[in-house]
Amino acid sequence: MERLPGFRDFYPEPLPSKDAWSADARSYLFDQWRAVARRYGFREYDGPPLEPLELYTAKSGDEIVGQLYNFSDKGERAVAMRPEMTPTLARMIAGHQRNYPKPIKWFAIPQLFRYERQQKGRLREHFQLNADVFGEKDPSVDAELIALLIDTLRALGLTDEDFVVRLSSRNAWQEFFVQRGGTPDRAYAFFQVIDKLEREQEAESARLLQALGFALPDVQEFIRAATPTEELGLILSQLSARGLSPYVKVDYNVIRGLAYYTGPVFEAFDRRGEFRAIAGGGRYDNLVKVLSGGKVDLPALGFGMGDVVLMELLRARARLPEFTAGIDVVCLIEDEARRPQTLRLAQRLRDAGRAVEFSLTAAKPDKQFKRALELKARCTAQIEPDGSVRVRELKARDERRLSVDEFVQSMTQAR
RNA sequence: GUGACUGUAGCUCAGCAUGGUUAGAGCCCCAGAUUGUGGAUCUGGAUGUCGCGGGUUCAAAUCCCGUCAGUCACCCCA
Repeated sequence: MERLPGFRDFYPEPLPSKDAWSADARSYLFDQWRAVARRYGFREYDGPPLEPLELYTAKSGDEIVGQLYNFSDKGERAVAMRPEMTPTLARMIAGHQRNYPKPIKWFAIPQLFRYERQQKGRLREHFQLNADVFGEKDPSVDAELIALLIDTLRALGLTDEDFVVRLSSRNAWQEFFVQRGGTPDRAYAFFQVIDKLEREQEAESARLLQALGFALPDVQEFIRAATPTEELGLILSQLSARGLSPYVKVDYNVIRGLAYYTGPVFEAFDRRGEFRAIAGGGRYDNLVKVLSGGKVDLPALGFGMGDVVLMELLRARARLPEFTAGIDVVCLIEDEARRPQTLRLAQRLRDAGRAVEFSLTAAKPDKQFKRALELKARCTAQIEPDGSVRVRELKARDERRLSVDEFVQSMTQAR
């Protein structure tokens, strides 16, 4: 039986093949994500992976169904695997925001789905760190959120030589647009052209801009100058005060494809430009109001950081730690007559919180020892004929003899 | 949805152009021996619908068509 296309199996290390996904690395990534989010006072939430199709079609239109992993369930309900967390989150916030003091700072690590042909950095399923803040308009929150994004990547061993956050603002472009006589009906088309500027041929962009009443050199000069708006200036200064300046730069090329962004927007990229965006986000002050049918009006902002691109980057830059089984003690059973005593010892060590392994069947001593080495265990313990324990520290190549009680005691303290 | 390239053992691959005994190697895994203790060495063993289906042929891993899957790019990007 094969996997469904675009889905992944996660194996324990060592990995069976070069392109296999590591369950250990995934746990490591999630642990780091959670740890940093909590340092910033974010609380974890979650929602259903399967939602009514209308949750996504209601505000985005039917055309997105083509990209959704959707189907009819046995109750003939039109359902979709969640492609993003924001609608679910907006529902949760709209329903119960009054129970939480503002600002509400929440994060989640949902598995998200889409129905598309897979390519590099883009599968049919991925995990994403989502961090959002509700109920605060001040740009210092934007700075806080961007700082969280930066620190998350730093916690994974990435430096300012590996990545940069490109900071931009919908407001800056809106101002540019209005100042040059742009009319609201053309705003969307204009943003689309700006969004594609880096990928599209210059001549084509120039043509499209001209049709909208703009000049490409004017747009290029605006991007080149990269003059921060007042709110971007505040965000930059607060990041600077944290010592995070090297990780961020104003870059008006970034505009984000989504229609609902309203203020500062940002994307994190690897410096060498080998990968897709690592993370992206921004302000969406109107979305909660729209999704709640006008009942709740809360300013909001957030970002998403996917595991696929990030893992590719961490692998390419060799920033992932070595993963082992994390075994503390391998009990060696030289003589099967001492297996009961050894089981007793193993049980006591496990009760003390240590990870313990031993051969479940009779095996030659050297084979057991080799297994301990393969497991990269911290030490081996062997019950001797006189009832004492012979302990060998594998790394230090140190050997000592002590009583079972002493050994268990030392392993308890070592925590 | 479109296009290009790829698909042989658990893994990495050879064999395919020019069809021809029983499809190979290394690694991994398992067993035994040896070494008298730091992942060594030796011997043996297991695992293949040659992605799948059809066609051409006396004969297909090899040639042709289709299909599925993978990789990459496009479209799109939450």
